[in-house]
Amino acid sequence: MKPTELFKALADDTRLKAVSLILINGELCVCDLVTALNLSQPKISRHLAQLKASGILLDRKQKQWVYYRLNPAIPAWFDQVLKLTVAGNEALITEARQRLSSQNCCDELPVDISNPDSSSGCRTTL
Amino acid sequence: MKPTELFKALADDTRLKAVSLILINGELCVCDLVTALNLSQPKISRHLAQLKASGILLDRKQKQWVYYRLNPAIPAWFDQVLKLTVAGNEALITEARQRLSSQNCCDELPVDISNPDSSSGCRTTL
DNA sequence: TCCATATATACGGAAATCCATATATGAAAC
DNA sequence: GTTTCATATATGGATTTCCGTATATATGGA
Repeated sequence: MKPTELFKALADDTRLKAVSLILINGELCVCDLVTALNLSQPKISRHLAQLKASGILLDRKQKQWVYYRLNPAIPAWFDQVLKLTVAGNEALITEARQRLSSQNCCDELPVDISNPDSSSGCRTTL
Repeated sequence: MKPTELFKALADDTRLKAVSLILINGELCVCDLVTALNLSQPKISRHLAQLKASGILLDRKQKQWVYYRLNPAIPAWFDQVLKLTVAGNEALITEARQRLSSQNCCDELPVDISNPDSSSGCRTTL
């Protein structure tokens, strides 16, 4: 994990916003990010793959969805860099956060068994 | 000063090392960096111009030399990012720091009038 | 004025990046 | 099995980045 590679991963609007949202929300699936950032699914997917390749994110497959989270193995200095960046640039993702909270996609929280409608899924732009 | 632009500026080995050395030494001239990083003068000059264009560095001309320093107007969060990055990646510039200290170029400190040889200047790879 | 030094920039070309579009994969639901 | 949905990847092209080399500019000294 060379520092220049880590910075390169943050040197793009889509990737920086995605990482910021994940840092704040803990874990998000691809369709959450498609909704929040209002971008095409392949574009989001490609950037998430890059963030995973750079070692910043990890993914986890559950049911038909793929959830991305921060890799706990990132160096301590970079973890602080991420936190400072998000705190210092809140405006960057205010719109995205609004879209995130208004549309509930993919049952991010543990599935509520009592609600038979909870598996409605999320329609992306397909 | 968009965050992605700032990260893009750090997403290159030459630029990251140059900024790190300047952060540690306060102010360095181009020929100092040519010596320290052991790279061609045009290459150093181009990267310094980029760092200046991105708002990270300021330059100052004195005699025939140009000195680069950190721009005090950078956002507070980014100033902390720089410090964390340098502290977390000391190994990145150990060689460069050795070369810096072994070769004294351009009278970085206020010119010593008492020494008539102090203006010997520094020969680059030209 | 003429020359050497310090720095910047211009000019190709090679490589990397980014994107839209189309398609592949794989799991769920029917 | 077929369809639908979520996600990933391939393809081709436009743009950007990076570099080596050559040259321009400016300053200082002889």
